[in-house]
Amino acid sequence: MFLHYSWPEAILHIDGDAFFASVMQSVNPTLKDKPVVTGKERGIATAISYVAKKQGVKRGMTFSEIKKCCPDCLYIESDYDLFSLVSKRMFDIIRSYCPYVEEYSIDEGFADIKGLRRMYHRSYEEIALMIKETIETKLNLTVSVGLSVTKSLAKLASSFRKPSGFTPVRGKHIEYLLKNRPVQDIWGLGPNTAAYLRQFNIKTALDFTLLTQEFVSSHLSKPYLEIWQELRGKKVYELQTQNKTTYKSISNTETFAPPTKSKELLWAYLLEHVENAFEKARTYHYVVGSVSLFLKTQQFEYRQIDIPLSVKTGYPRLIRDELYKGFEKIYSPLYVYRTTGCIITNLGDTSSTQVSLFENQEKQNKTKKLYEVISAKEAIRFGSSLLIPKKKMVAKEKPITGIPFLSLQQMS
DNA sequence: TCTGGGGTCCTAGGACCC
DNA sequence: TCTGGGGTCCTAGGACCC
Repeated sequence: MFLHYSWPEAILHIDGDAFFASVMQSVNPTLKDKPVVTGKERGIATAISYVAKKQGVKRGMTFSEIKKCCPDCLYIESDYDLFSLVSKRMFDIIRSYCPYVEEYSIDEGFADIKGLRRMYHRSYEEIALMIKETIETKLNLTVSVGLSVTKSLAKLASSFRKPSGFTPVRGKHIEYLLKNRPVQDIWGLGPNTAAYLRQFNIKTALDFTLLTQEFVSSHLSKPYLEIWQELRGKKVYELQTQNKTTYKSISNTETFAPPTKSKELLWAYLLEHVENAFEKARTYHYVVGSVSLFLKTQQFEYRQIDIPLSVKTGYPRLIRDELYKGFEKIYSPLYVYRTTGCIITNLGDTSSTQVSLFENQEKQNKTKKLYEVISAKEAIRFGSSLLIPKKKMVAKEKPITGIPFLSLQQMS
């Protein structure tokens, strides 16, 4: 039932082991072989070194919880610039062996090494090991590597042995890979689908893969049929070798402590998120067609409102009043809120901006200029953002220094 | 995993049209 | 004016990923 011709495709999945923690250890040798967690800035474990994992530390644990199971654990602040730099070096190394590389996330990627055996005079297994060892030597950290005939199988394979594992899975070995793996381990199959499948007594990846196509098509949606095919050795997913330059949506959210009822403060946070999201949109030359604001209560209930904009714009100051009306619809003084957020969608090209006949062109231009000027000074904030406690401001931002808030009336 | 922040894709169902 | 069938577009919400 599974493929028997060994390597119709040769796809690598390379996964950094406890990546953030390993990066910190690689630049600071005194941390090597110690229980280390990153996330000190938030007080919650983000990445956990293998020594700490062995002692029972899990993602999301607070430091007081960690102390109980791992008293000598070391807490490190995350350095995202450093993580990005090491990530880039990892992908540069992979690309130096093979041109078809997908940067799936900061710590994982795929490489299509099909056809490279002749060039290197090596088997696929040997090529995979060569890349793995180069990364580990040059970056002073470990990766786990899976080699198989589809992305889904390669990803499952890389998690078979960790850390620093190498797991090649050719056609005839697929069954061994899938046997005894819970369905939740399958990439793209989450807890909801796992619970659904359990009703049919489908518990392992092999159970799932041995289902008939009819069953999968009639009981599950399209992505699951694709996963089913991938696990049977039929390549469905291509590598995405182009780096991300486009977005369907951009979001900016924050959970704050302590939670609050204050309408003014919540509005200030929301404006902050709106500004951040729009700023990112502008750097990618987008104008925004729709803004969603949401509040999350202390009981984890969502209140969300979607606000379609009559004209796409890159400058939120122009739509402040519309946003406030939306905010008032979702805000209730009866709740305490823990999170605010903004998601902007319906993104369009800056060049395609339509200026409505009813919009004041001059006002638009003035706003644009204003943003250009203030943006250059890194202080593009609405006036009410001043309500947000200083320590909560994003690090790169400087305090607002006397730039007066201009209302739309004043500007036009 | 008692819960952070940033994304993507798919589907059902309503609105609208002929 | 009513009824019916069929197509397309859009959106809300769910599920999943790191």
